[in-house]
Formats: sequence, structure tokens, C-alpha cells
Amino acid sequence: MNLAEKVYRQLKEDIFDFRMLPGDRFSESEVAERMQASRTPVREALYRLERDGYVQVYFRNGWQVRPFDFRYFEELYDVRILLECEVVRRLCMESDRAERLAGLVTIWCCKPSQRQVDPVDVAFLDEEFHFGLLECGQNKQMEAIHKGVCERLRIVRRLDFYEPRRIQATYDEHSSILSAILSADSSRATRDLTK
Amino acid sequence: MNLAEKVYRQLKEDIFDFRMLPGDRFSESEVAERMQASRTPVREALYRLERDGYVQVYFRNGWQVRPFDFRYFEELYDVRILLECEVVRRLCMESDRAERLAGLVTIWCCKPSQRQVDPVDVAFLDEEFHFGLLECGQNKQMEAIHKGVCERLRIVRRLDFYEPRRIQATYDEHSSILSAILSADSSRATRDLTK
DNA sequence: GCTACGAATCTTGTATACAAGTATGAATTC
DNA sequence: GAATTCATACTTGTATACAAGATTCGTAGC
Repeated sequence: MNLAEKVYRQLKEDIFDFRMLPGDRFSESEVAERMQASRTPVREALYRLERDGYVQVYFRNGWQVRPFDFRYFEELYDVRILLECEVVRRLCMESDRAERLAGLVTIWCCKPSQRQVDPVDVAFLDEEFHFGLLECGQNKQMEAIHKGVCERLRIVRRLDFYEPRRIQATYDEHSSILSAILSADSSRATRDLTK
Repeated sequence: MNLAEKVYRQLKEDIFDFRMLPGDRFSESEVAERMQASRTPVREALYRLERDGYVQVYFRNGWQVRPFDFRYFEELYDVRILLECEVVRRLCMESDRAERLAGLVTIWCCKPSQRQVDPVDVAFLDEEFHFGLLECGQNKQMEAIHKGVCERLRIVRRLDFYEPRRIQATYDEHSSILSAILSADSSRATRDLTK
């Protein structure tokens, strides 16, 4: 793996795990020193993160972790739901949807005793659920866009699963969505997805 | 403007205008020499273009303009239509849609004698039409994603407008879509968008 | 003629040096 | 004390040097 790639991932993790807080300012040299690298790969990583929307550069005046913007997250959430609803609608018209959804069904439509309880695990599974839906959609570009949107939402979604009730609700919602799709009830499935 | 930014735009233009053909291989030094710059800004531009999906890098083995992939374009087109239909549906439920669409209406619902005829102009106006729809959607993130999709489609769309019949059809379609939205007929508007 | 091998050349990946602009803070002036 | 000016340190933007790996092509050997 590239050094630039490593730095990119590390920085993203630092932002997701709030080791670098929204609004924090920093310089390329600081990061380079912390990562034991030169400025060149650090700059590559930073410009990638800038395009991803996580940081911004000021002309000859340092970098900043993008401050929180609730409207931004709401809008992304809106796009995520739009894409997922579309895939669900299409899936409801496919005859082989049961096979395509098999993997998700075994994870989410399990007995209550077999449900995961660790917030970190559930957060991960939850993201996989939404990715899994898009994988059924037979449109790689839509999938890629959806993935990008989910990644950008991850920073706020992680916080959700520290309430046990949220975990239970997620299981209930996801199994409901899946059963709705299996019975080709797209309006119920999209309703569940939307709330 | 940055040198890196300039190089980025120039390269993109070169790809759009087929001065660099899909499948062409090239090196950073070649580009640097042609652009009268060093490899540093050229590399920044190339990595941006790679993330945009226009070129790809081979490990210590040069770059290539991404070859044509029709499935790729079809899928992007699918996403574009999905986003536009959604905006149109929402627009049909807004009471101030006439004002928001005013700019587009004056361009597209004009007398036949006032229609543009130059393919390049019409291609530009066409893209502006689709951007314009998304601007009415009140979701900046959706707008940005849509813009990215349209840009990636531009390379194939440019070719469309060298048929005069295509120009006339575009005017007819766009004015039909706009009038459908104005009368809050979302099913007709989305049907027109889809074909 | 065909294969194997190796040097030369090319490529990107990374580090570093320098250029150009920005902010900061101490000294100066009023 | 307040405002201004200027030197200094710090930032990113760019060019260049070097490292490490890939390819190519000629040559030796058969």
C-alpha cells in the first residue's frame, strides 16, 4: 500500500474517532511529523480528504477539519434514502429477490437471542445492511455513490447505537424492510426505510 | 488559480475533446512538459482525475485514459434520471415552482424562431437545463452528486447534438417537461424525462 | 531461429529545497 | 495606552533530486 494511502486512512480514522475535532486547524508539517512521512504523501491524502468533504485548505494558511453542518448531513441522509428506496422498488419487481437478499435475511431476521448487542458491531452491521441493499441494485455507479454518501454519514451515525433501544429498533426495522421486499410490498418497504 | 487546478482543467478538456483518447497511455513527465510545469502539480491533477474516473494509474508503470465502458455510462445515466425525477416530483408539490423555473422557461419555452441552432451552444444549454432542475431541489449535496454524474456523461453527450433533429427534439422535450411541472403533472414530467 | 538473461531506460513514489504569501508580535510613534 | 509598521516565523505551492520497481531491447548461448 502507498504511504499516501496509509496517511489518508489514518487521517480519516482520526476524524471519525474524534481525535481530530471539527474546527481543528493544523498544518501539513504537523501531520507529516506525526505520521513519520514527508509532506508529499500527506498532501496527497489531504487533498483527497478535501474532495471527500472532511477538511478544507486555506491558501498558504493551513488546514481545518470541516466544522459540523447539520444541513449537510440532513441532505446526505435524504440522498441515501432516495437511492435505497429506488433499489427497493426495483427489487420488488424482480423474481429472484429472495436469493439476492438471502445473506441479509440470515443476519437480520434471526431469533432475538442471536442478535448482536455490542454497539460497534451493530453499527458495522447496519452499514453493511444498507450497502447490501444497493448491491442488489445492479448499478455499480449508484452503489459507489451510495457508498460515498454512507461514508460521509458514518461520523454521525456511529453515535446512534449506544442506546440499547436503538439497537433493538434497528433489528426490527431491518427485518421488517426485508420481509416487505420479500412479499413485493414496495410501499411498506420504502415507508419503513424513510422513517 | 493554482497551477494544479489549471492542469486539471486542461487535462479534462483534452479528454472531453478527444485530444487524449480512451485507452491512450502517457506519463507524468510527458504531461508536465506539455503543460510547462513540474511533476508535482501534474500529479495532483492526475490523482483528482483518477478519482473522477477519467484516468487510471499503474504502479510505477504510467497512466491511461480510461477506456470506454458502455455499461458505465448507462448506469450513470440511470442515476441522473433518478435524481432528476425525484426533484421534479418534489417540485410538483411546491407552490412557488413557477418562480423557481422562470429562468429555464424563458430559455426553453421560446418561439421556434428564437431557438439556438449551434450544436455546441445547444449541448451547453442542455447541460444547464439539467443542472437547473437540480438547483430547484433545495438539496446541495444531491445537486453536487448530480453535477458529478453529468460531467462524467458529458464526454458521450456532446456527440448527440450534431443531428439537427436531436436539437429540435431536445427543445420539444424540455418545454414539455417544464409545462408538465408547471401544471403539477409529475407523472407526465417524469415520463418525459425518462425517454 | 528461439530462449534466457541482464543492463539500460523508463515509470511512479517519496523526500527535500526553495518560492511566495500570511499571520504574528515586538518595537516605534503619537 | 492605542495605533502602525516592519521583521520574523510559519504556511502552502512548486520544482527538483533521488529511490525503487517495471519494462524493453539487445545480446549471448544453444
